[in-house]
Formats: sequence, structure tokens, C-alpha cells
Amino acid sequence: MYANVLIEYNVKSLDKCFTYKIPDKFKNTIKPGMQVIVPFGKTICNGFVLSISDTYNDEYEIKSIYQIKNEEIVLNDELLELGKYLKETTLCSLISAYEAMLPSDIKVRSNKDHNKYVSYILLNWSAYDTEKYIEEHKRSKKQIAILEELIEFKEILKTNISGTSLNDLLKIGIVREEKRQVYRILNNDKKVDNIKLNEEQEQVYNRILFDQNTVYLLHGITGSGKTEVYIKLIKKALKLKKTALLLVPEISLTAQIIKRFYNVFGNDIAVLHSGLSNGEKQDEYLKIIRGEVSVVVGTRSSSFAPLTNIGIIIVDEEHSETYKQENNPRYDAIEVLKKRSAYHNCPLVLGSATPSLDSYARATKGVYQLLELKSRAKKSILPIIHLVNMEDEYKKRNMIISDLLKELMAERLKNHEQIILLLNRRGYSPILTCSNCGFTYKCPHCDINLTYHKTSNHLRCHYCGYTVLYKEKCPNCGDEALNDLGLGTEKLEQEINKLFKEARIIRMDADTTTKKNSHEDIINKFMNHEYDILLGTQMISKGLDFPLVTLVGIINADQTLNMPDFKANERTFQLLSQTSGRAGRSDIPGEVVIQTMNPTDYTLNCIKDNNYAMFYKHEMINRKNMKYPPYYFLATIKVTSRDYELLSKESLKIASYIKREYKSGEVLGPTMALMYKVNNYFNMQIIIKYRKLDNLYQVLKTIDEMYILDKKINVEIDTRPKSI
DNA sequence: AACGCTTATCAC
DNA sequence: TGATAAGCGTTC
Repeated sequence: MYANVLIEYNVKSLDKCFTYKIPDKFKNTIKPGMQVIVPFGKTICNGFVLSISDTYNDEYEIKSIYQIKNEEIVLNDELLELGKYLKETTLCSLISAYEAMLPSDIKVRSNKDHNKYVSYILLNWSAYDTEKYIEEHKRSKKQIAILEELIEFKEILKTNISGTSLNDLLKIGIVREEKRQVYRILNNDKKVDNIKLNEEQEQVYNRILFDQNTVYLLHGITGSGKTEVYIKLIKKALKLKKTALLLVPEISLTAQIIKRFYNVFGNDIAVLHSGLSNGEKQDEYLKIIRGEVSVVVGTRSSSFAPLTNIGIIIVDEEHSETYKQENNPRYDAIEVLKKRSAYHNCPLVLGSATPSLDSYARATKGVYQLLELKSRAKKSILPIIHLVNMEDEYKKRNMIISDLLKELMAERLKNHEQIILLLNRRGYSPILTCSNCGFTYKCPHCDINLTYHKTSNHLRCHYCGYTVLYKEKCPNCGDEALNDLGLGTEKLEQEINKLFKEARIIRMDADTTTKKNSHEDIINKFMNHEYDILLGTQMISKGLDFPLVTLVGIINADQTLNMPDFKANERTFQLLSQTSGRAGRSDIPGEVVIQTMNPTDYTLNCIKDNNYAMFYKHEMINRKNMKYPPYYFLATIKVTSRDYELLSKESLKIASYIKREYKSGEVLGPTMALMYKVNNYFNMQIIIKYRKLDNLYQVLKTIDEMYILDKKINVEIDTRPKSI
């Protein structure tokens, strides 16, 4: 018997199988998908068994497998196939596809075993012998107590017994130690299962059919109770003796959802997300692979959870771009899950209050089944949304907060209600210039202004992290006339503080959430009404339910609107709708103030009217005219190098190669990428717009291979870019 | 990726 | 001349 083994190294030349002899002692245990240790060249290394055969090609001498790494960790046939699909569609190596499916401590290249063990002490002798021993020998009080407790309770946690008295007993052999693997995460919440669907939810629930492979798009406005529908669907899957997978964007933002799931499903659930330690992730993975849980809730990488017999797959906030991995393998979790739902012949439910244009277009075309939740579950009504023209406000010298927002804020503070303010830019001010000589601080490694952070008194590059201490004098002319232009969350906090001296403000952005649980901390404190105002960047917009929030202010709506990307409108619609949805979720009605320089902008007006359908219609015309998705597919090739001359020469070569070899689409570029210099690397970009795939992947693969060994030119190909 | 083998490079 | 660096091919 022979095994075809894929070696752990992610190198092009090793993206193929090597055949090894299976020693007799492993004949009955070894399976495809298992991790093994093999001799390779002059060393030994790890690998995956991809297949097993009776014969081998006898052109070369053959070696034997040394060891099986772990009999339990096996990628099943479904996942092995899925890896091949990933390689094909994202142009990654097979090994990187398989590695992406495993938590870090269980990856092939890892040599760790982070299982957590707890030691128990058990009687080694019979109770009778032990009692006799106690009578006949003089033992210390403590030891007798241990032995008597053991006779009664059979086992004791080792940590509860002092070392000295125990060691003796171990030496004599009356007791023995037993190490048991334990899971780090245990849910002790009481099961409270009080899910009741309203009529609309019930209708949606009934339209989702099990045991057939349909993709549903569940478009439910904020507060319409999508989670209740998810829970009921998962319960149905469990009733059918099947398992369920729920994908969420980023768990730290959806801690509330997780808590509800623990409440309903108790210990029948495994959770996988970036907030867990490596050991915790390994434990959760083991629960799944051992078949000890039927429900998995997790972020992007959990789309590879080794569940068998899946009955339903649900993706919450399907428009979220966190479902796309932005490094190798550049997979889109939703595409992966389509593949998996087809394999398991089960429904795939994509839920969102603001579906991606791609998904909605498919739903209108009938590729997906459209389901809608149009009313809020609790009696609350949708918030009133005001658009404020900031041009008028500037004339009144209101540079940051409009009169209307100021007035509404004062009112809420008086009523002891809460306020959320969104400003999608961190730091104090994004530009610092000298009014004497015109000097501006720029990053020496990137093509960007440094952002001034007042709290730490530093200037920082938000791309590469470069940081310098702020000196009051202009480094160019020595003048003390440094001006801070633009607005960041730090400055906003300061301004609000000046405006409402008594208000308790908490800021949430990348700078205040660096510590492990600071994110949850802030949310909990705000939830407990320890603060009146929560202000921050887009991280405040997701899935949070604060009953006391009755006012949301969008400080600078143009910020996201004016991003130079074809998805700027879509992202603005999503971000602002989601954030607006935070207002008035219980019985107090909410209001939203959107401050903008473009009060006639159609995206903002669609948000104001809460009209997704209108936005969709309008934006689709744009996309069609500009030849963007969903009308056209995109592929991007990012070429980077420290050497600018070489870069422009090579990227031209690449573009003309594609133009020559691929005829079924438009090839644009090379052009300078939006950020043409990051971290001292220059960036060029080639964009392909197409409707027919034809030989595109083949051509792109060739390019990838041409530059794989090039140390000076770096090529990154994305076959499903979320932005350009 | 890691190893060993061959070939290039350089100071003396 | 030798010692070290750089390039290259192989790995079941």
C-alpha cells in the first residue's frame, strides 16, 4: 500500500504529491486527509495524505511514512475536494487551501499539541484494601482524608490536593493519576429557549425548504428579527438529526448573537473566531470533528468546519466584506458555502438588511430565492432620518456639529437617553500643515499624509504604522504655526466635550480597542448606561442592540461616499443604514441626523427614505454604464516592487500578455494603484472586466507562475476582488 | 523549504 | 589559493 503525500511547504515546485510506502503498522489506520511525518530529501517534514493506492510508479526509490501526526485530525473527502476547488478558482496552491481549513495549532506545518489536560487522582486499590491499609498503617490525617474522599467520590481534581501528602500515596501505589483532555470553553449558561416567531417571520421560515439545495436571500430590515428565524431554522435542522453552520462577520461585534445561541443550544455548539486563543480554537475544532456538537457559529474560516450531514447553512450580514479573505488563498466564504450546500443538498440562507448588489441582482433574476422581512419585530417604528446641508452650517460657523444635531443631542441628554455618533476616521486630524511655509507631514514610506494623534502626541501613518513624535515646531521652517485640518474621532470627542460638558463620552476606534477585551468592555459599559454618547468609526455600526439609543449622528457622510471605488455608494448605503438602524430599537422612537455637503445625493436620499429597492435600481444603472459588477465580473492583478522603473516595465509586459492571450474581456491598465506607494513598495494594478471566463484562469495562472521566483517583482492575483 | 552540490568572486 | 557567497537542482 502506498500513500500520495502533499508536503507542508507552500512552494510552487512542491505543489504535487510524493508517493510513500505505508508501513504495515499503519495499514489499518491511515486514511486520505490524515497528517503524516515523512522523510523528505535530507530532512523529515509533515504532509497530508491525499490518496492511497496499491501500486506506484517505479521510476524512483520509495521511502516509508515515519509517523501519523494525529489520527483524529482528518480532512474528509468533502473538504479534500473543496481544496481542489479553491486551488482552481483562487489560483492558490493545494497546500495553502488545506492549511486554510485548519486552526493554526492543527495545521500540518505546526508541530504543537495544545490539548489542555487536567489531572485527576483515582484509587488504584479496591476500597476494601484501602480501608484495611488505613487501619494497619499510620498515615497522616490529610492522607487519610484523601483516601476516604476517594472511597466515597471515586476521583478528586489533583489541584485540590496538596503535593506532599499526595506524593507518598502515589509512591506506595494506592492512588494513581489520570490526565484527561478538557475543553477550554465550556458554556454554563442556563438554557432559556423562548423563541417565538411573529407572522411575518413564520412565513419566511416556512418558505425555506430542507433537503434541497436552494440559495435564499433573506432581506430583512434592521430590527426585523432575522436571528429568531435563524434559530428556528437551526432547531429544525437538529430535529432532522442534521447539523447547522452559521457564519457571522466578526464575532467581537456580535457577542450578543453568540450569547443567544449559547442560551438556546447549550453545549451543542462550537464557536470559532479571532478572539479565541489558539488552544481554544483547537478545542472548538475537536468538538466539531469528534461529532460532539451539531451547531457551529463562526467567522470566515468556519466555512470549512468539518461538520458532516449539514442540514442548513446560514450567512448573517451577507454583504459584509469580511467574508472575503484578502490574502492567499483569496477565497470568498459565500462561494465556498454554495459549494458545501450543494454537496450536502441543503439550503443556504444569506441574510442582510442591506444585501450586496450582487446578491440582490441574483435574487431578482431568480438565481436566489428572495425572502423579505419588512417590519420591525418589536412594535418600534423606523427612525426619522434628517439630511443636513453642511454648506449652510459652515456659513453659521458650525464646522463640526450642525444646529439640528446639537439641539437633538441636548434633548436626548436631558431625557437620559443615549446617542451614537459615527465618524469614519480615527485620530485627531488627518492633515497637519504649517501655515507659514505650507509644509505637511507625509509618511516617508507611503504616499499619504500622517494623521495627528493628540492623546499620544504622535503622528502616525495608517497604512504602514510609521510613527513620529509631534514637535510643536514645523520641521521645515521652525515656525510654530502648525494647523490641524480635517476631523478625526479624537478631535470630535474633544469638541463634543466642549459642547456638552456634563455628557459622558466613550470613544471606540482602532486606537481605543487595541487590548484584548476592550471592544466588549466599551460595548458593555455603554449598554449599562455608564456613558451617554458612543462615538467611533464604522466598528460601532454592526449588530448591536442598545435599547436606550434614540439618536444617531453621521458626522461626515461624504467621507465614505467620496471614496474612489465602484462600491463607494453601496458601502455608504450599507454603513449608514446599519448605523441608522441602531436608533430607537425599543419603545422610544429614534432619529438620525446625516451631515453632508451633498444633500441631493441619491444614495443619501435612499438612506433617508429607507428605500433599498430605489437605491438598488439607481445603482444598477450606474454599474451597467460603468461595466462593473454585477453586470461584469472583475479580476485584478496587483504588481508591486521597490524598483519603480522595473515595475512599470514588467506590469506593461503583463498587461500586454493578457491582452494577447485572453480575448473574452476588457483589460485595463496597468495604472498606478490608488495608494501608489505603501511601505516603500510601488503598486500598479491591472483590471480585467469580463462576462465570459473562457481561458482567463489559465492565463492568470501562467502569469502567477512567471513571477513566482522573481524576487524583485511581486504579483497578486484576485479572481473575485471586493474593491479595486 | 531545506539541503548539498557547483560555480563565481575576491583578497591576498 | 582558499574561503566564502551565490546559483541551482532535487526532494517520493
